[in-house]
Amino acid sequence: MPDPNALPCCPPAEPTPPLPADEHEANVLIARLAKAIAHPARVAIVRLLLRQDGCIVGDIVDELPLAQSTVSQHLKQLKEAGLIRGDVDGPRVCYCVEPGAVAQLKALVEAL
Amino acid sequence: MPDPNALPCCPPAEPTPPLPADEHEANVLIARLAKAIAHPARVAIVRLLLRQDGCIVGDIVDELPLAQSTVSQHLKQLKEAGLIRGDVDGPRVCYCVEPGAVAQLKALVEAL
DNA sequence: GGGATTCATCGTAACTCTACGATGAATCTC
DNA sequence: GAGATTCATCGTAGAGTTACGATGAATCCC
Repeated sequence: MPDPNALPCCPPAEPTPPLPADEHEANVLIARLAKAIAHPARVAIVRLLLRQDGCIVGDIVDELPLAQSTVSQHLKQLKEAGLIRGDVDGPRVCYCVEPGAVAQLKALVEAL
Repeated sequence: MPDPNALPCCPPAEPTPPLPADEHEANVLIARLAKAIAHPARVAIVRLLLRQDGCIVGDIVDELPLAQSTVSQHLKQLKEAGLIRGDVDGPRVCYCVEPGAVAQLKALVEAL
């Protein structure tokens, strides 16, 4: 039975996505993922989400020296890159990392 | 005695630089390195340099579907991020990766 | 020296990023 | 329902990115 206290995101853990065989495809993918963490605030967000396994937007805003709208924009970029997901929980949104995407990033950088 | 056929760059291999202890410093550093590879062309350049252990600009230009001036700009960005270095060899410039910076990038991403 | 080669830099155009405040949609609480 | 809370989106300003051709500096070859 599922934990009723769990945050409403960060689901079961999906299968790790495969790395592209084609080198150019790999270059495009690694560039996209690297771009997602090419700003200190977004790195901080990813770390925060990894630490607490999911997080409400308000808490993220409190941790960063940025306006709420700016944080929301960074979250959007991370989401569009596939690094995080956001699940709506009533008036709140719970963000969490996509473990597969992080694993992909690590594997691609390691394979450089 | 040094190999007389060696390209005039990619020197002895420097000591691996330490990772920042402060988390914010680490975030800034990883963001800077990630930004350097946040474009497919720059990823391709880094791969090329890693493969052949140093490379003349002309050869890089030949490998990429970009104008010479554009490639030069990408090289500049990589150099400013500390990921590569360029040694002048007469009218040519020999670029090669900074192994320490690549190691730093891998370690920082792995430690996410 | 004269001409060719090699690469960086300049100038420019279109686009993207980063930041903010203001507004708006959705939901909760009373 | 009324008001408060939470977050995304819009509008905007300034800075940065990406691309190109043109120009320029340094070097090599004859």
